[in-house]
Amino acid sequence: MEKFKLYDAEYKFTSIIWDNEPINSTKLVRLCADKLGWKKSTTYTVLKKLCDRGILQNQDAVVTALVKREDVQKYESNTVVEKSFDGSLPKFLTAFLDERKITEKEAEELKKIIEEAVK
Amino acid sequence: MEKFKLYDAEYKFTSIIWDNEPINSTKLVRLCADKLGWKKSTTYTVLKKLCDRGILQNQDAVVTALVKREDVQKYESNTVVEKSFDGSLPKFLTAFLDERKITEKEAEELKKIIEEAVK
DNA sequence: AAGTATGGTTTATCCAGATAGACCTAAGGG
DNA sequence: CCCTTAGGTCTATCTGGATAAACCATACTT
Repeated sequence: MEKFKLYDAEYKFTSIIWDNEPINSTKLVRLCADKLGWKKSTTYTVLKKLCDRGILQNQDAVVTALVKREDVQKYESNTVVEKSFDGSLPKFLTAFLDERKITEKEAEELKKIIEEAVK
Repeated sequence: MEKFKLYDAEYKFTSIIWDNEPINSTKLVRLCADKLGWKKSTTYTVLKKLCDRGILQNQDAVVTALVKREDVQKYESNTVVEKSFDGSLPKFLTAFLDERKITEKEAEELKKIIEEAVK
C-alpha cells in the first residue's frame, strides 16, 4: 500500500487536484501559484513525479487523479494508528479526545459510525 | 505544540526510552545497537538533539524523557486529523473503519471512550 | 516575421533527516 | 604507567524532499 504514501507537499498538491479535477494543466499551474506559491516548473515537476508513481494522470493537458482521496485517507489513518498506537483504535481515540469535549450530537454521529462497522 | 513533533527515527528512539526509562546512557547505546542497528555515535547524536529540544534529558549518564508518550500521541492524533481529514474525527473514523469489521465488544469500548468526552 | 501563450522536460540547488567516523577526557584495573 | 571502558562531542557524508531556473517546441496572434 506504499502506493498511497504522499509527502506533505504532494498531499497539498493532490488535494487541489481532487478538489478541481478534471483540470487543465495550465490552470493547475495557476492554481498552485495561487494556493501554494509555486512556480510553474515546480508544479510540473511534482505533477510528473506523481504521474510516474501512478497517482495522477496527465493526458492531453487534462490532469486527473488515479487514486481516490478516500484511499489515501484510509492509508493515512491506518498508518498513524499502527505507527503510534500499536494498531489500537481505542488508544488513538483516547489520545485524540483527551481534554477535548464533544457535544451529544457529535457523540451520536461517532457511535453510529462505529456501529456500522460491527460485523 | 511543535515541541512534540518527532520524526520517524526519533520516534522509534524515544519509544525505546519510554519503555526503559530511566536508563543509563551506555545501556541505551547497546539497546539501540540491538533494536535499531545504530552505532554509538548515532545514538548520542540523536540523543543530544532531542535533549536540546527539551524532549529528553541526560543527566549524569541517566536518560529520561521530559515529554510523555501520551503527549506525543495526542499531538500525532490531532495532527493527522487536521492535516488529512479537515479536522473531522468522523471523517477519520469512517476512513479507518472502512472495510474493517469490529466486534460488539470493541464497539462497546469505543463508545465508552466517546461518551467520556461528552461535556 | 515577430511576439506571446501553452504545455512541458531536464537539470540543479538547498536544506534537513539519518547515520556514522574520528576524536577526546576521565576513571579504574593490572 | 599503560590499557580499557564509560561517556560524550564535533564534523562529515548520504539521501531525499521541496523548489525552481533554464530551456524547448508548437500554435496562435498581430
